[in-house]
Parts: sequence; structure tokens; C-alpha cells
Amino acid sequence: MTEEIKVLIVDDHQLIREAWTAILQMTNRIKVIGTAETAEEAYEVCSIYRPEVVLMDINLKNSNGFDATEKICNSLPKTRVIGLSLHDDIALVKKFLSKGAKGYLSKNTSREELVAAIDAVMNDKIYLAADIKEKFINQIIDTDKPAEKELTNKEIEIVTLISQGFTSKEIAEKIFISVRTVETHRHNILKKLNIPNAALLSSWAKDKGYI
Amino acid sequence: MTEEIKVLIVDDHQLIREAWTAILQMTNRIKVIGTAETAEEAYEVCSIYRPEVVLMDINLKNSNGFDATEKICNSLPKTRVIGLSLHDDIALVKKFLSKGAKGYLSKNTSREELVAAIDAVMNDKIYLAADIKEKFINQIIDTDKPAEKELTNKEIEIVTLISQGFTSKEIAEKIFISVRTVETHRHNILKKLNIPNAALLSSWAKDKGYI
DNA sequence: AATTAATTACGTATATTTACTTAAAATTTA
DNA sequence: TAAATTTTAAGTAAATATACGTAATTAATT
Repeated sequence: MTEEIKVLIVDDHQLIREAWTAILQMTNRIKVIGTAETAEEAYEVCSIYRPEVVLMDINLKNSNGFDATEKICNSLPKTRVIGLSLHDDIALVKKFLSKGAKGYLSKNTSREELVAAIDAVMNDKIYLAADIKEKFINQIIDTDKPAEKELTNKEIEIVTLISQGFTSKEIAEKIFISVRTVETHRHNILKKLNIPNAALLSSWAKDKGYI
Repeated sequence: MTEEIKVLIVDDHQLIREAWTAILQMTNRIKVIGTAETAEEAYEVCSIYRPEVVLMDINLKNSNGFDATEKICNSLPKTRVIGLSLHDDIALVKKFLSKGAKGYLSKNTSREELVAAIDAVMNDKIYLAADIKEKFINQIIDTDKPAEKELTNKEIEIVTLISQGFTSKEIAEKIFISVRTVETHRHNILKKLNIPNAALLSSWAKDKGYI
């Protein structure tokens, strides 16, 4: 008999951690060696127990799934991280994969697909959920629709602050740049995304998981 | 041996439906008789298979968990609906219970608590998750902090439209009232909630599940 | 070294939001 | 029916946001 695949589950909701564990344990080739609530905890558990696969929720409340993924993939290259998120935004997926993740699943995937993803990354393949793959392809095909313009780091920083209710003046003071510069960024952001105002921008940022 | 408790699971994510099912099946007193993706589907399944307990995610994308709960509780009073949500906002919980729900759980609850909740409602008790109970109590104790002022229906309607990026003028045209009235509502909303602007209001509304 | 992209910043003009007050009409509740 | 609440609306002012154009400096990339 082959060795069991050691999996770590990272999510900030207890019920979800238990649920993921339950459905993975149904496959007896897979062994859930533990769970973690935060990105930091995930990294610590990884460095001690060396799981082969990490199932990581991107939308962690008090910590950053991206940074943790990067850290794990860099220092423990044998660990395959699979992202799991409610947000199926392509830009987010790309960012996550660029951090070294080996797979990405939406919460529309089935149990079978979850197991298939684990098997795939164990064979050193990249696994993307069917619906996300489709989005990637659509983006390539739709040459009419210009690829959704991506925000720069500074722009993302400012979007976050706008969504938190700070005015341009407050943002300027906070990050030590001119009010006029903040206004320029603000204008460029709205233009890039074709969004009319800060209120909708705020909703957009929430949907995309930027905040 | 006693009869199995028949449970219906309602959530718009396949992986979550399978996961809930898996952890409930671990208790052999409980039988998951089916799952539903939308509120409408939930009602239909209820009227045919008459589950004793319905586990309903409040944040359904394309349908309204509140309306479905009301409909189920009114026409099938023997069915106990338990709400399950990432949002642990008291106002939402109250609203949900007022529709006839018998329980409310946050996603921080454990598997044991989930089973305990089902047992409780089967004995015609109301079950609230520990952390939500605590919030209720805190709200009563904190007489200094005035209870978070609740928005009226019109105000909620306008918050939703603001969050969707409509200007006061556009909202006025859309719902056939004066621009000045919309501005009044806008001002009252921000004052009630002590929120400085539409951008943060938008984030707030998302968090509270109003949109 | 040269090109491109990102960040910085200002000018000018208009539109919209936010603050605070007052108050009548409609609706709900006691 | 009386009282309270909600919805409606307007006046006045200041603050902020949005629209576009221009452009220098810095950082990244080829």
C-alpha cells in the first residue's frame, strides 16, 4: 500500500475546518495531519510536520494568505499549496499562483475535484478548478473586451484606504504624499475599472477580496 | 432505536453542501435527506420530503434566505429552520428569528455544537451559538453604548442603492422621490451609524449582509 | 542606455456629498 | 383618537469628489 498523503487545512472557521477534514478523511489515501486558523500558524505547522499538501483559504480574517503561501513555498518547496476561495477573480488567482501555489479551487468544486486536485499536485502538476480554467480561457478569447486592467500596488493601497472611509486628504497625510497625487490615483483607479464612484469601488474591492 | 432526524442542507456552494453533509452523517442519529442550492429549491424540497430540520445559509447569492425561511416556517410549521452565516450581526439574527427560525449558528461553531443545535430544536427549543448569545447579552449590559441604531426599510433600500454606485440624483429618479429626500436619508443614515461617507457605508453594508 | 511603466504633482472646472436645520404629510403604534 | 415614527422635502454652506489635461521624477525592464 502506498503512503498516505499528508494534508494541512487552513481556514479561520472551525466548522469549515472540521468539514474539510471530514470530507477528506473519506478518502483513505488522504490523511489530514492538522488544521490551522491563521497564516502564521499554518507556516509553523508546516515547518514542523511537513505536510505534502496545504489547503489554504485565501480570505483569512486576521492574516494574509498570500504572504504565508509565499513563505511556505519558498522555504519548504516540497509543500504544495492549493488555494480555496469564494472569490474567483482571475487577478487574485494569478497573484496566488505567482506566490508559488500549485492549485486553485473555488467553493463550487465537488469533493471528487478536491481529491483530484490533491492527486494532481502530488504528481507535480498545476490544478485549476474547471470554472476558473474557463475564465482564463474566456479572457484570452475575448479580445474585444479588453482584459480587466490590473491595479498597481500603490493603487491597491489607496483603494483599501478609500474603502475604509478615508478622504483623499486623510490618505495623503497617512501615507505622506500630496493630496493631488491621491486624487490622481483615485481618478486613474475609477477610470481603469470603469467604476463611477468610491461607493461602488468599495463594494468592488470587497468582492475582489482586496480588503 | 429512535427515528433518524431528517435534515435538509441549503447552501449555494457545492463543496460546503458536501462538507456539511459529511460531518452530519458522522452522527448516525442524523440523516441528510438532501441539499438545495437556492431558497426556492429549499422550499420545494421541504414541501415534498418534509425534513424535520433545515440548515440554511443566509448568504445565498441568487435568492433570499429570509423569504424562504418565512415561507417554510409559515406553511410547514413542523419544520425547524436553523440559520448559518458568516455574519454574526445581531440585527440580522433578530430578523431571521422573527421570520420563524428556531436557531442561529455562526461558522465558528464546532461539529458538536451543530449537533447540539439540531437536538435542541428537535426538543422545541431555540438554539443560538455561544458567541451570538454573548453578543446579545453584551448588548443588554452595555447601556452606555447605545444599541446600534437600526435602519428603516427605506434607509436600507437607499443604502443598497448607494453601495451599488448610484448618485442621489439617480436614486431619486429610480425610486420616484425628490433628490432632497434622498439626501436627507443619506445624511440620516450616516449619522445613525456614525459613518463618515458612502465608501465606508458600502463596506459596512457588505459586512452586514445587506447587499 | 533606452524604453516603458509607475509614482508623483498641479491647474481648472463642475458635480456631488456632507452638515445641520426646519417642517409638513403619511404611516404606524399605543 | 392621540402620540410617535417614518417618509417626504427644502434652505444654506462648506467640504470632497470627479473629469481631464499636462508633466516631471523615479523605478523597472529590455
